[in-house]
Amino acid sequence: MPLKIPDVVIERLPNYYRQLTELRAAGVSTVSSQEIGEALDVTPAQIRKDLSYFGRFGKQGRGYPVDRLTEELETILGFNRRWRVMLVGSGGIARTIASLNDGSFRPAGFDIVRVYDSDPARVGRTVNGNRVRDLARIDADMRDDPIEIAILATPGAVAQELTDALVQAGVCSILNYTSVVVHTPPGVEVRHVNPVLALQTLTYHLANPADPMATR
Amino acid sequence: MPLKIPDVVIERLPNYYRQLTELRAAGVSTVSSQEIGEALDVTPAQIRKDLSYFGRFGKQGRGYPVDRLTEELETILGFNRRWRVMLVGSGGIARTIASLNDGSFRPAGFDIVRVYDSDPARVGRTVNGNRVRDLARIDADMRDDPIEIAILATPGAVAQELTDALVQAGVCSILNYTSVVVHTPPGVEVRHVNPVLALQTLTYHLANPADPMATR
DNA sequence: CGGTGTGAATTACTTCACAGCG
DNA sequence: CGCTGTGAAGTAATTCACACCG
Repeated sequence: MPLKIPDVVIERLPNYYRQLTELRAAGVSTVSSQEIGEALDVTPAQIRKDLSYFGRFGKQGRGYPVDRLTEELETILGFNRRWRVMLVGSGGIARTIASLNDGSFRPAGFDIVRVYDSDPARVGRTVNGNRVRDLARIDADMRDDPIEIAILATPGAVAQELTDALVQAGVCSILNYTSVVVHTPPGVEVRHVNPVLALQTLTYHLANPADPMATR
Repeated sequence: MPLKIPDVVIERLPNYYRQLTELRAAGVSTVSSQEIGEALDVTPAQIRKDLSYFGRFGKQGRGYPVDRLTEELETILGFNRRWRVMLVGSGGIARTIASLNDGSFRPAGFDIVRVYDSDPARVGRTVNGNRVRDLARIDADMRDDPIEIAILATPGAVAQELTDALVQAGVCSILNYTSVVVHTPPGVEVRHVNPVLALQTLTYHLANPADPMATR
């Protein structure tokens, strides 16, 4: 199990998890890779192989016990606890993200508990109930009360320097909402989220219509 | 050139494009794959191979002309025109997305020009300046004035049925903000955007600390 | 039987390495 | 020379196919 697990596998697990919670809510007690696959548009073999990285949770001839597998995934993914998150930035995008705190983040186990900005003019304002703190104070704050996860939602121009400050202060996971690629030392995980990028890959297909009979 | 181009390639192009616009703004006239690669954390060979799917834009010994390449990518990705988008849903997530219209979507070439909801109680309200229309009327609206792209931002429970209605009405690209996987016939492109998913892959690494000396 | 778990085969993607050109 | 464009080599991810077990 301390085998290196491909990132693509990790990215699929939350989907499996969500499907399982739905099945559990519906009172289903056992499910086959076939059935999960149909719901999520993934091949059964892929699901079995993905899960096999973590253990042998299925029963031959029956399938996977929904309860057990749900709990295993909770442990694997860290959903069995809550995660505190800091938001870096207090402008438009940041406020938009902060508004997810009630609707999407909190129910999923994430709590935005601090908001920072590097612009003194913004420090002291309020974003979704959080007083905006001065980013210059992050080192001290992290010593008092560390937070592992930061959401970076600033103008792209300052993204790299703020990332450096975050890493310096000990943040090890960054969700990057800016459109620039930030560089971090090994061990610091960064994920890019950019709704515009997703739209942009759609327009490619619209602008370059139908490679003949797109099979899939 | 009508060769099948891998999706991963398409997903990287918008990044190249953004980097190029920055270089152009900075007055740089020529750039090597090496330099782009350093900025974006991508190997030079990858950039050259990606671009070679679309043509031969570089000059040996010099690199790529920034202006020319920027324009080529604009054409390839469809950034040389504006795209009208409909928003399906008028609840919390939808309002959050609508608020991106001014800050992120519009400057990137996307305009949210219609908002739909299937709940009659919500029809007639206003979301970011758009009157909410009845989704039942979408077929007629599409005949009058077609829109290719829909952003789906509803509760997961109704995502599939609304997708069916969108496809039926002729929408061929869907940006899916719900957490459920929707099924569409071939030829209809769907992209998933889910900020919670991205956070969830981060917690995996936090919950399963450091596979020994993560090299990369 | 029916469905998992998994090596082996296949396919997809990335990187190498070098010929060729400005 | 320096850097692109690209077949060839190498890696990574997916799918196959079947032994095995409840």
